[in-house]
Amino acid sequence: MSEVSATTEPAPSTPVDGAETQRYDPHAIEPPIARAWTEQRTYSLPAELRTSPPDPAQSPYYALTMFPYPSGDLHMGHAEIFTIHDCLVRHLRMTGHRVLNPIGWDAFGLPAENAARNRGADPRAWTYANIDEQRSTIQRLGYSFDWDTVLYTCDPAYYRWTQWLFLKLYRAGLAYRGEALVNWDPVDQTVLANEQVVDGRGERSGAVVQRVPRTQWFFRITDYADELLDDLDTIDWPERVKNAQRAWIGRSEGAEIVFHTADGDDEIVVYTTRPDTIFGATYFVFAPEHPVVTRRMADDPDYDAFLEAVSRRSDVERQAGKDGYRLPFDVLNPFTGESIPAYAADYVLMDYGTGAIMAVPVGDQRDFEFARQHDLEIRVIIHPTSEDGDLLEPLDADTMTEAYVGPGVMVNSGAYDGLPWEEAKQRITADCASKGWGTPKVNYRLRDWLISRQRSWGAPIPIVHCADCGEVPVPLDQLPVELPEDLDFQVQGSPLDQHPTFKHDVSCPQCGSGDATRDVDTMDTFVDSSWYYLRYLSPDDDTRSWPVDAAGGWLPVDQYTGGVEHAVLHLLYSRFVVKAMRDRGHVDADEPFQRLLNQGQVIMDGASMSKSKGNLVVPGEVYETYGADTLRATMLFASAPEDDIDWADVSTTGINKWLARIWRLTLEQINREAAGDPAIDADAAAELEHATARAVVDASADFDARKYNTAIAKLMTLTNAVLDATREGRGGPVVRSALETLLTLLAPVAPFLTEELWHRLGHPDSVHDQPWPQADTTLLVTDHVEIVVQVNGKLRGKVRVPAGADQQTAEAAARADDRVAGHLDGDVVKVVHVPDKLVNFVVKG
RNA sequence: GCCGAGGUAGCCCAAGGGCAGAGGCGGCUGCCUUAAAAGCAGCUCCAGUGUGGGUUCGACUCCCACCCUCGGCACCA
Repeated sequence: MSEVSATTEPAPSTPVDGAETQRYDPHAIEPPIARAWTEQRTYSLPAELRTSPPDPAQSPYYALTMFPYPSGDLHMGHAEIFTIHDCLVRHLRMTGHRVLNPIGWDAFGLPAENAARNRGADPRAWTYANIDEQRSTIQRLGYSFDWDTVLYTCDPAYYRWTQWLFLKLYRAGLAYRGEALVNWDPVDQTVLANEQVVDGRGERSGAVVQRVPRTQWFFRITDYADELLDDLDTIDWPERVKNAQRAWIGRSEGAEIVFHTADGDDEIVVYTTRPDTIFGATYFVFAPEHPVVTRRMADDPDYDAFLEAVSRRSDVERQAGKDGYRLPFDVLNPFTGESIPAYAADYVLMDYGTGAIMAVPVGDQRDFEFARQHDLEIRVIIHPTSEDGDLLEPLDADTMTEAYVGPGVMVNSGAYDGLPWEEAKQRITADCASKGWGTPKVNYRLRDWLISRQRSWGAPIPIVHCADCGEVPVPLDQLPVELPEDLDFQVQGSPLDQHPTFKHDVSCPQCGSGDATRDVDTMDTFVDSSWYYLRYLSPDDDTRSWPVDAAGGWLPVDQYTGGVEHAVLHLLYSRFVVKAMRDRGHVDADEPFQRLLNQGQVIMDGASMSKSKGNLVVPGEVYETYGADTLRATMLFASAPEDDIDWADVSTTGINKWLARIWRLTLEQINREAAGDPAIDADAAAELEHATARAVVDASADFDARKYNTAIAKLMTLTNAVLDATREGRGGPVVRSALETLLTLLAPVAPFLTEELWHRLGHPDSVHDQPWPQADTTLLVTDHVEIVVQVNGKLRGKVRVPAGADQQTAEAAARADDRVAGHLDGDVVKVVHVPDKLVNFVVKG
């Protein structure tokens, strides 16, 4: 303590000793606390709570954040996700929940393989080195994960069960090998799922994707199309994500209608959503690869050339034009009996519908463009109407410039003339059915999930190809099919394929024949991540994939936090896996994630951050300068969780000053208490109590609504109130109480600072174990309120009235105000009174 | 083209029928200091809420149309 001479008046507001004025130094206080949390497993749940069904009495809560891919140290996006997530988790714990908060690594993937090829790195060593770096950053930043749950998808102990999942799906007929036109990425040298192709380019490599026929493994996700669509209504996700999934599934209702070739040799089914327009079908189009066409044209070198040219085109090129090939036969329109020309054109896709269409140029823009280009008949079969059914100008085939897709009544359509198009659609569909010409049909845009990858840093597909038995699943007790340690990444093509023993050193599990090879493809890494939230329940269990009872109790995940870039891919695949596993009795849940929060992006000057743009900020730098609490609070204060953060607009220094102010105010209070300084007076105390109660109510509402930016604003307001109250250098119990409340409310945001100050205030326990503060709402009740007085809706004055005053009282008080009276010259025709809020006089004249 | 989200002060952003301003940044002035930084105190006069209509006693807020910005989807018959 300082040596204050007895003759000197105490100077309460100014600490005189260096020890008491010590500055806020996050680098001194944070690391020891972070170390203790890690070493003592402070935030781990007892394992038995994870492996058995949770007890509802403990308010169990499964909080999940998307596990990181270890391509280097954490970036700002990770820091934002984890900060939001951790704030949520810490707040939940303080409000009485038993929170399961696991972490792991999505550790298979191409970057490791590329590092191996380009730099000779060992993919495993490279991956685990990155994981170590990320883990250390996560711990320094105070994210309160359960370190007992850690899993790595590249660990045989994990991918053994990824292979188990594959085999379960295989046994159920949900995994199959089939030939299809697939997306080939020439840069990454692998096929891609449709979901991984954006604008015709590989999502990862950016290379223009080619469509090539290949035999590959698929998961039959289309079996669940309807349920995946319908159950979107049962989950609490952002509307834009649900819409993205709805669009991706692409359900449409129409009919399949049977056409015949004019020679009567072939029957061809088409799918259409507009059976009502069939009288306008003036030509017919096949996908170039359609089997009827390839069979009939088998000996035609000219067609071969066309097919060859088409197959070389990327999707981007395909969309550019309306090329077609006139086939040497016609097709009969079942309704008109007419013979219409048949074409092959690549605007018709083999893998949607039936791969053939009836073309109605008047009502379909693509058909219209094709008809114009190839000089085909455009037949008007609909007369446009307004939405209300009023007749509009008729269409003119010669002058129209685009297809008509609006409402109308049928014309030139035989018995259906005069019917509104929707009614015609129903009648024609029904008539098709009764005549045996077709059936109603629901179609989806969703395709099966292609999971084969010609890559080697992934989970091997557990299948053996036997010369006699065909494809044979590896028995469950022989899992995992392990990746060899000594893959050579310098070879051309797939290292796994060319490994000296992996492929051939195997016998058929069924017949024992040595004439067998292993499947050399690995699974899409999205398979790894489609079930990891189940594995978190028992990551070390080598007897089962997950505890079934516990999974049914913990799922669905209560809150999932992560980037919106997974709107379709990962989130759709995970939903499929849960539904498929549910139907096999492995988990009692319909959905994996009940509630989803998509955090915004961290950008810089309106653009995404990247090394090449030179605008990259990494969490490590911010940490080095200001510490973890400032980084966290800055992230949370910068914007609402869903909104983007433009790092150019944020002020780490402002937040840092605020935290330093809380530090100083608390140490000053501690000094005053030690010195026995006087307390603030009663009025100031009452005011501060009121401000504290106000902050508890307001901040709690914001925390509940996950609006951490405004919650922090409320905490700043309380900080300012403490500052005001202690200006005279006095403190006392009300100030202490206000500070303790502030620290408790701030704990989820700035876990280190609050913990340190909590201890310094004399509490041996952790601030993070405190119950969430409850406000004394009686402090918020006031006997008088200020109400607004308007005349014709314009503000004319303010008056004080007793709380809860009736209209008569309020009106009288308002009329007594000089400023108001001056505006009440005309007739008052109406008075609007909103209790405790306002009085509005409506004046005429 | 279709579907979302959003346009509020010099800047980032609050307010979701009832006083346009919670919070921050930046700026200015003063105190403290040999000085600077930090800290503290005070000030920030200028927006009427993208544009045009409508509903209402009253609209940033609800409705309609349009403009701009940012995302997502897009030859799916």
